[in-house]
Amino acid sequence: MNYKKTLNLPATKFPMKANLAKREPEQLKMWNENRLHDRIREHSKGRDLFILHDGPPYANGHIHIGTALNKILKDIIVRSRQMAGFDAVYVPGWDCHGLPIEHNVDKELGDKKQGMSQTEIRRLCRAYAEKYIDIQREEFKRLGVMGEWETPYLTLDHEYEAIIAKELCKFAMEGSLFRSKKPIYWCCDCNTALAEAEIEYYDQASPSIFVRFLLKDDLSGDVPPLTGKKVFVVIWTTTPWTIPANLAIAFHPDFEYVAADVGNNEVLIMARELVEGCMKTFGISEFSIIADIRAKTLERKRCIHPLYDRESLIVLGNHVTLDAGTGCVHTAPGHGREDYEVGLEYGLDAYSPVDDNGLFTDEVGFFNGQFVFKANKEINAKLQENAALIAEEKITHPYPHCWRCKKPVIFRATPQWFISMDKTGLRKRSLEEIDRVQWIPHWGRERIYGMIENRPDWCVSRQRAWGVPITVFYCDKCETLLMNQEITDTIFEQLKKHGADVWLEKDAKEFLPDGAVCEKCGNSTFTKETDILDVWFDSGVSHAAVLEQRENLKWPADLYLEGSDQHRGWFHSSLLASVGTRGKAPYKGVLTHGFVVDEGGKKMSKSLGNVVAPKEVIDKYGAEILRLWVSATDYRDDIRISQNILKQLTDAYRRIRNTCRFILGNLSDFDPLKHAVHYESLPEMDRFALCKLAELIEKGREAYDKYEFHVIYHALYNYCTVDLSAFYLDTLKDRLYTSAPDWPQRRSGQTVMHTILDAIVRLMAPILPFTAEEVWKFMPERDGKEESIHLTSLPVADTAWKNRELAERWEQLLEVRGEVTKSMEEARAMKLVGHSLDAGVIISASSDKYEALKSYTDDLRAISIVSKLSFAHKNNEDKTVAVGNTAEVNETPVKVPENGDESLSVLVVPAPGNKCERCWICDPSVGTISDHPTICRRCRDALEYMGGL
RNA sequence: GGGCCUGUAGCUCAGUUCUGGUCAGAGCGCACGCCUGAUAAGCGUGAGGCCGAUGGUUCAAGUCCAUCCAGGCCCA
Repeated sequence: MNYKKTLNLPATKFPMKANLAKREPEQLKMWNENRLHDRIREHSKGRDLFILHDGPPYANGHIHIGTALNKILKDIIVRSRQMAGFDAVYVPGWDCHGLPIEHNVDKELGDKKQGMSQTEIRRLCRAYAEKYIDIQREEFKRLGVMGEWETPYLTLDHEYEAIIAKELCKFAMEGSLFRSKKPIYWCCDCNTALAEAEIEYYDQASPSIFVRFLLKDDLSGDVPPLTGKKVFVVIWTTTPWTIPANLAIAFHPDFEYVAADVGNNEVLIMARELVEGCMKTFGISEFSIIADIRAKTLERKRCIHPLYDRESLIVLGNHVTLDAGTGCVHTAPGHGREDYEVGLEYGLDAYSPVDDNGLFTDEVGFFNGQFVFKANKEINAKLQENAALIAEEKITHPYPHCWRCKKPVIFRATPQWFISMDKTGLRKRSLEEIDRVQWIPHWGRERIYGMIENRPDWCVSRQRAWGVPITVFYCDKCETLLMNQEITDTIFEQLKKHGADVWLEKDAKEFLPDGAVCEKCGNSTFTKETDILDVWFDSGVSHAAVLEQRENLKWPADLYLEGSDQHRGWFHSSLLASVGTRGKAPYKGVLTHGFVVDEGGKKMSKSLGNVVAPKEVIDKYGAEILRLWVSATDYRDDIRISQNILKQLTDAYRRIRNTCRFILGNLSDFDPLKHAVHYESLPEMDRFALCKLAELIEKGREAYDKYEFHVIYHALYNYCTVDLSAFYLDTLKDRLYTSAPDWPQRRSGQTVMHTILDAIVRLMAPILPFTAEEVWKFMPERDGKEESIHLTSLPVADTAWKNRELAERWEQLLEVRGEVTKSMEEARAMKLVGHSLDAGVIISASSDKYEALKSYTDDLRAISIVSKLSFAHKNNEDKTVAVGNTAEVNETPVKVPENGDESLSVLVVPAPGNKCERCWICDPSVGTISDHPTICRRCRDALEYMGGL
C-alpha cells in the first residue's frame, strides 16, 4: 500500500516563484479594471480623514531611486492609515513651472527660439511638463502607489495658477510684498537675467588691483600710535569696474588687523597674516607695524571713496577670508551676493549704476556710457591719478559665463519683489507655528527653526518665461503698489478661466477697475509686472490650491513627508505661504527621510558609477522588493542600497512568501466556518502560537502608528522565520499530515494557521500590496471575505490570546528543545542519527525541573521532533545519570553532554522500535498490526477513521 | 567655513535621550551538518563585533562630555 497517498500533504496552486516583474503589472491591470481605488473610497466614506499631502515632484525626467523611496513611503503610510480605519485620500501632484523645464525647452529650440513669442515658448514648456507627468505617473503606478492618478494636482492647471496669483495678491494687500533691488547674474549680451544653473565657469584673465581708501574718521583715540598719520584701508579686487559702486569695506570680526607704517607719514591697514605678502606685491620693502587693531574698533568708521566725494563704510562680515587680498574686502552691495547681504545688515543701498547692456549710467560721471569690462582700464587710470592704486597685476581665475553665449556675465542689482519676513511679523508667527507642528524626527524642528530665524526676506521674482506672473501693478510715477480685493478677484477669475497666459496677453486696463488711481500720488497710469514667481511659491500654496479646494481633503494636512532637504524647500515655503495668509501652518506633522546612498554610505553619482535606477530593480526583482527595501531601513538616516542589500531582501521576500505558501497548502481543505476550533479547545501549543501572534500584531500596529516600518519588517520576518518556520509550522507538520483530515488536533492547527495567515497578510498589505493580494485570493473563502485585502483592515489581536503565564511556560519548553537540538547535533556528528525522528531522547533533570517538565513530555517530544522522549532524575552531586527505564533504549548511551544548564542534560539514543512507513516515527507498535506491518498504531487509527481500512 | 544629522558583527536592525552597571543582542548571509512529505524548499549547529577614533567624567561608559575621523542634507 502506498501510505504516502493517505497523508494530508500541502496542496496549493499559489506559486512558489513570485515572478514579480511579470505578475505585478497584471495585478495592477486587474485592480484598475475592478476600480479598486474607487471601491476603497466608497467603502471608507464617512470615516475620519487622514490626509498625507503630496509634495509635488518636478515634472522633468524619469523618477530616480530617491523619488521612488519617497513615493513608496507615502504609499505605505496611506495604505496603513487606510487599513487602520481612516479614509486616507491621496492626491498626487506635480510641480510644473520653473527654470529646468524652460531651460530644456530652450536647448531643444536652439536658434529657433529667436522670434518666438513668450506665449509660444510657454506652450512648449507646458507640453514638456505634461509629457513627463505622464511618464512619471506610469512609473509611480508601477511601484504600486495608490492614489487619485486620474485627477492629480498640477501647478500648471488654470485653477491652480489662479490660486497662486490670488495667494500672492493676499501678500500684496497685507503689505508684506515689496519691491527692492538685489544683485543677480546678468548677461549683458543676451540682455537677460540668469539663474545659478545657467552659469558656467571658465578661466579668465582679470585685472587684480589693490586700492587704498583714506580713513575719514580719526582713530587715534582708540589707537594712539596712529595720531597724526594718514591712515588707509587697503582693498583688493579683480573687478575694478565695481569700484564706482563701492559703498563699504568689510572686515572679519575675528581676524587680527594691523597698521603698517610705510613712511611718508602714511599707514596702511590690513590683516596681519597678509601684510608680508601684500607689501611684496606693492614693492614696499620698508615698513613697520605700529599697532594692532581689532576689527570691532573699525566697525562703522568711514573711509573716503577714491573716486567720488562719498563715504565708504567699514562693516564686519564672516564671509571675509585670508585666502587672497588684504583681509579688507571691497564691498559693492549692488554687485555681489555677499556684498549685498552684508549691505542689508548695515542698511546700505544695492547701488548698481549699470544698465541692461552693461553700460555705466550717467551717475558714475567719468565712465558714463562705457561697457563695464572695457572701463576697467580707465578706472585704474583714474585711481592711479588719485594716488589710490597701490598695485596692479593680472590674474587668471574661474569666472562665471553665460551658458548660451559663453560671454562673461556680471552681477548686477535689479528691482526684485520680496515678501518681508518682518514687516507683518511673518518670521515671528512662523516660528511660533513651528512649535505647534510635530516634527519627525524631532530634530527637524531645530533645522527649520534655525532657517526661518535667520533667513533674509523671500525674493519671489524671477525674470523668466515659464511660471506664474507676479500679478501686480505699480504706479508709473512713484512705483507704489496698486492692489485691492476687486483687482484680486478680477485677476483670479481671468486666470482661472484662461490660465496665466492671459496676464501676458491682455492689457493692464483689462484687470483694473475704471478710474483706478495711485493712492499715493494720484497718477492713473500703471505698470503691469512681467516677472514671474519663484516656483517655491507655486508649490508653497498647494495647501490652498489642493487641500482647501477639494472636498474630499481637509486643511491643514495631517502629514507632509519629504526628504530632509525640504526643510529649506517645500516645508519652508509652505509654512511661509500659509502663515502669511492664514496665520497657521498647513500641516500638523512633518516627516522627513534621508537620502539614498550606496553601500559604503557615499552619495550616488554618475561619476562614481554607484547609481541604482528604480527601473532596473523593478525589472530584475519587482516593485515588491523595492518596497520591502523601503520598509526594511530606518529611513530617518541615510538609506543604503546595493545589489548585496537587494539580494538579502529577495531572500527575505522568499521566506515570507514561502511561509504563506506553506500555510495555504495546509488550508486547502479547511473551511473556517465549518472547521474552526474554538480557542478554549485548542492545545496549549496552539494557544502559545496565538500568543506570539498577538505580540506580533501589537508590535506591528504600534509601529505603523509611529511610522516605524523597519520595526514591522524585522518583526514580521523574524516571526516567519523563528516562530513559524523553525518552530510552530515545523512541529505542526506531523499533526497536519498524519492525522485524519477531521481530527481535532489537525483542525486546531489549521484554525491557528488560518488566523496567523489572515493576520500577517493584513499586516504586510501596506508594504507588500501585490503579494498580500495574491495570498488573499488563495485564502479559504468564507462569508464576508472582502474581495481585496486592500478593502480590509489591520489585524486585531484577541485579548484572550495574550497569556503571559502560558507563554513563559512554553519559552521554557523551547529552551529545553534548544538543549535537545544541541545534543542531537553531537549525535549526528557521530553518525548516530540523521533525521531527528531516528532519535530518542532521555532528559535528565534536577528535581525541580523534573517536576516542571514531566507533564509536558508529549509536547516536548513533538516540538523536538524526535520519536521518543523520556525523563530521568539527575543526581547533581556526582553528575551521573540514572536512566529510568533502560529497556526503552536498547542501545548503549553515547555520552552525557556537558550542557550549559547544569540542572539539565540530554542523552540522545537511537529511537526504540521500528520506523513507521507512514508517519516516520519509530514506535514499538510498528510490526504488531497484522494487515499493516509497516505502520504504527496511530496511523492505523487514522486510516481506519478515514475509511481506508 | 556654518547649521542640522549619522557612525553597534559582511548586511538590515535592537540596545544609546531624560533614566551609565547581568548589554554586547536578533535575523539574514557565511561555514559545517541533516533532511528529501514547504523541494529553485525545510531543519539544526557554529564562527563573526576592542559598539568610528582618541581623550575625559565616574567605583563603573556602546550609553554622559570634549576633540578628531568618516559620511549625508542644507547653506556659505
